[in-house]
Parts: sequence; C-alpha cells; structure tokens
Amino acid sequence: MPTLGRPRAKGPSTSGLSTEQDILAAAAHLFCTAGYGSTSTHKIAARAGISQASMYHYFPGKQAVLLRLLMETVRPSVEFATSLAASDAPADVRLWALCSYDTRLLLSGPDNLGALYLIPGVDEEPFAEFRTERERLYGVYRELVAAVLDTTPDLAKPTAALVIGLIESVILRRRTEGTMDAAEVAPAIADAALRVLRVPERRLRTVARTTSSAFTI
Amino acid sequence: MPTLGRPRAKGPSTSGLSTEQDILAAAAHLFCTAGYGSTSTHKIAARAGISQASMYHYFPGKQAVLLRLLMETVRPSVEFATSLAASDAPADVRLWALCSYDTRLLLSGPDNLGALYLIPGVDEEPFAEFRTERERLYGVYRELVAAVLDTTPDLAKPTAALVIGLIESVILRRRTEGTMDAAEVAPAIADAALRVLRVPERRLRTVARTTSSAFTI
DNA sequence: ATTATCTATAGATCTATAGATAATGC
DNA sequence: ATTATCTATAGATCTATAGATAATGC
Repeated sequence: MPTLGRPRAKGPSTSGLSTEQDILAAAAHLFCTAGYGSTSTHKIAARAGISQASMYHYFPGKQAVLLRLLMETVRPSVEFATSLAASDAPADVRLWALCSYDTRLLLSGPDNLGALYLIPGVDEEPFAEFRTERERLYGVYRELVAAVLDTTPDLAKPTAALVIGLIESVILRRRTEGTMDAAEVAPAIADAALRVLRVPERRLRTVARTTSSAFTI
Repeated sequence: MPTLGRPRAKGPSTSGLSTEQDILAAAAHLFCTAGYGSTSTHKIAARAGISQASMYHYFPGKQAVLLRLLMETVRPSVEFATSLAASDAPADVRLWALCSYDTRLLLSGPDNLGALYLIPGVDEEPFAEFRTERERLYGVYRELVAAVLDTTPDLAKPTAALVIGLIESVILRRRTEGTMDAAEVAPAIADAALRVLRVPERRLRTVARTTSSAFTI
C-alpha cells in the first residue's frame, strides 16, 4: 500500500498487507513453529520480505513484536467476555458461549497463536500489560463459574482453573494433532466444561441449543 | 563421584551428582524457565559447573540433552500406565488412578518438566522416540476411557483427548500460577476427568475412596 | 595409559546502529 | 523534505572441534 520510501530490494509485498502486518505475520508463524528463542530478527525480516535492519523501523526488537502479538491475540477474548456482562442469559448459557467462542478462536487462523502464551518469559515485566488483560478474561471465567455453582468468584477459583485448563488444552492438542474441526471440538469443550461443573445432562442439552440462538459465535 | 580425569576449574560438583546428571539438571531448569531456543550450550555448562566444551564429552549437542530429558520425563507415566493392565480394578478406578498419578508427576520436582513437551520441534524427526512413548501413554488413556464409556478406543478418541487435555493443562497452570499443592489438585483433576465421562456423582465418591486403597500413588 | 576436564579458537550467527539511497510530496 | 527502505558493520554470542593438561590406574 504505502507508495512512499525506498522500494524493497526483493520486490513489493505480495501479501497486500502493510509492512508492519507482514512483520507481525512472519513473527507469528516463526514463534509458533520454530519457537521464540530460536527465531532471530533476521529470520523474521526475511520471511516478511525486508532486510533485517528494516524491522527496527517498526519495532525496537523481537520482544516488542511478541508483546503486540500477545495483545492482539488476547483482545478478542476479553472483548467477547466483557460483552457477556450485557447479556441477561443464564450463567451456564453464558459460560458455554464463552468456552466455545474461545475454543473457536484458539483453533482459528493459520497459526496456533495460543501457543504464544506458552513462551517462557511471558511472566516477566515487559509483558505485564498482556497478563493484565488475560487476568481480566480469567476474572470473567471465575464470575461465570461462581454464578453456575452459586458461590463466590474466590471460592470458584479452583474449579474455574479446571474450565480454563480445558479451553487452553486445545493449544497443546493443536500442536500435537494438527488442524482440528472447530465446529466439532468447540461444543465438545464447552459441554465438557459444564460437566466439570456438574451441570445435569438434561440441562446441558438445553444450554447448547439455547446458546446458538442467543449469541453470535 | 568419579575421581578420574582433570578436576573442574571451578571446583568439584556441589550437588553430589555425576557430571551427566549435573548437565541434565541444568538443562532442565534452563529449558523450562528461559526456553529451549534461548538456552545456549554455554549457559547449560556454566550452570552445571563445567566448561562449554566439556558438555560435548557427554552429549553431541543441545538436542540430545533434550531428547534424554523428554524420555526420562515420559517414562514413569508409561510405566505406571502399563502396570495398570495387570490390575483387575474397574476401568473408572484405573483411569482415576492414572489421572491423579500423572497430575502428581507433572506437579512434582523443582522444574515444570512437563513444559518440555511444549517445546517447538518436538514434533520433528529427532524426537520420534519420545513421541512413540507418549503415544503409548495416550493409547492407555484411550483404552481406559473406552472401557468406562463401554465403546471402542477409536470411538473414545475425542473424549480421551478431553481427559488428556485436563491432565496436561496443569503444565500451563503451573507456568502461570507457580507451585501448586498436588495433594489438592491431583484428585480434583481426576474427579473432573470422570465427570467429563459422565460418571455419576455417587459412583465418583466410591471411585476416589477405592483408588487410594487399590494403588500406590 | 586412560580419563575428564580444560583452554583456545575458527566460523557462523545475531543484534543494533550508522549512514546511504530511492522513492514520493511540496 | 520526508519517508521507507537499503547496505555495511562493530561487537556479542554461539557451536563444535582441536589439542593440552591434571588427575588416577596399571
């Protein structure tokens, strides 16, 4: 798009994306397949179709690229979770919707972006902003689980951790099994989450049917 | 221990372990905290208390160290799973035992060794031996889940994936939450696994009690 | 003599910066 | 003039090997 500046040595972007997006896409792919530590700024730039030095025009380093990817990955989940507050649907229906939405998200796109959460170092200071967002998401899970169990978010924490674990396990599964059918897996994960909360089978069948009509997922 | 050869420049091992074990322990720690790609042979050697070059006396490279760690990590699980075949306990009791055993294992030790499974590249040729062992473990999960559901291992595969996902989610949880109480989490995970299989609550309470007397876990 | 270690190092790779250049905009 | 790119490079780090050395074993 931008017709300004010196042209790329290896020809213009074939993706039609901005250079910044080319860098992010290249980094996403390499971080998810080769790993963060094994991915050099040179490899990212090469895949993005620019020189290594040009990457620094957009990002001060590899870490900044990762932070952007993390934020962009967690944001849709947080937005959907927050939007659920506006809904007046029952808690189990909302939880089912959130579980299946997040599972779909983790299974979508060409790269296993959820795997970015697994990168060591994400627990350190430079990524505090990401962890805050993720905690917001976890908070919604705790509130919904608490509502289903008819208890407080604090007491629901261990059970919410099981539910979150089920969702995030699709990251590992996508790693080992490869691409999966989201239309099949997402409802299965959401069902399993409610079963962990001891929601009766009768009620479960209603919830799954209710959800598709109450939300756009 | 080995009193042979030139002494270490930085003094003898304080761990009392063999040099090989020092290397494995150092690598395990660094792989789990800093990540595989960001860990150099120099850093491993430094932490093990030897020179970088000395590492090559024991391992032909970083990759060989990882393979050894992977094999040593998966082996106890496979052994326990295989030993379950000898038991005549009901399938749900055996599955509960396997789930809680594996969870305990993942929560044990100073390092989050399960995180080694998450390293990109483990799906490649040099680690085929590890994946074979892990498939053996997954096979037992599928058989037990099939027996509980009264179906075939092949049809039980998607449900077994949910159970395995629950177990392995403790790897991610240990990453974000830090050390956890295995005595509390392991039974909770095993219970959740059976709930995913729709085992009735009544039966679940019996299973949990039966297991502790039938197995050493 | 054998062994486990060491020091030294060649060659590869990686990061980050300096400074040049090839476009468009004014 | 401004911009996005480039080339070049210094300095750090990393891998893998060659060859020396400081112990014990025979």
